[in-house]
Amino acid sequence: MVTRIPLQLLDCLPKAGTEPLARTTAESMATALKAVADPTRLQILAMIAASENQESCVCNLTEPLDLTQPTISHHLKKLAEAGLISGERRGTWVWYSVNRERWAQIANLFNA
Amino acid sequence: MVTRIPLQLLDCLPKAGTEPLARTTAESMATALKAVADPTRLQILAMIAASENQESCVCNLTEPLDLTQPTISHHLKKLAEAGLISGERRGTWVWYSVNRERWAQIANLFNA
DNA sequence: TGAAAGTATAGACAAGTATCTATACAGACA
DNA sequence: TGTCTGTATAGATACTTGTCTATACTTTCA
Repeated sequence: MVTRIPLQLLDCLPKAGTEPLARTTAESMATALKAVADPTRLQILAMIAASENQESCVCNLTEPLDLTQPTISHHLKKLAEAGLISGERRGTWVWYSVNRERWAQIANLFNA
Repeated sequence: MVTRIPLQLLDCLPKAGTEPLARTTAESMATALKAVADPTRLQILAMIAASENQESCVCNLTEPLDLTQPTISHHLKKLAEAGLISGERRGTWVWYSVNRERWAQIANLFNA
């Protein structure tokens, strides 16, 4: 059992009387959070993490999620733009895997 | 320095060959994340947390954020619906404070 | 080279949302 | 009771976004 302070995002913020959280900082944080604030993308992340070697090609995601291939590609692009996953072409397939460093960064928005 | 596994959201998910993350679960998680995935709401949370007694009335938020009072009320409602804050009427003012238990729940989506 | 399979992009459309103005509601006080 | 202040709600609008179909790009292989 580890005692945590799970409110860094709150606690590290400016104290009373100072400037509010800078808009640019807030926007940067929100952009990262928006990427994961979607049920389909959460499912995609889950499926990648649950796959063999923790990677998946697009074609393995479309059927279980009951979405078209372009829609999956769209979400993968969003996740990649947020730095949460990265794709590597091997032959015809593109294999996507979770970028754990970036994921940890977002987690650190919440936890100290 | 604490060794953490900041990927509960990934690691706790179904393993290869099993069902994907249930849609209802994913939607519930996404709803909570959407509430914080907005720069203005992050600023509001920051300002509440940075205020005296870690609470704030609506009127203290409008001017620093340069938004109208109804817009602030809209965001406060969103945050309240997500359980992240709660308001208490004292006289003419309604004082909003952060619900830290709920916040910790969302943080736990990321950290084990 | 041509065909087939996997993936990405373009464009359209419906649904959601962040913001505003206008207005209603709630409490304090003379 | 009436007025003033603080807050919430209603409705409108512009922007974003999740999804689709159609199509282009990329790689493999016969």
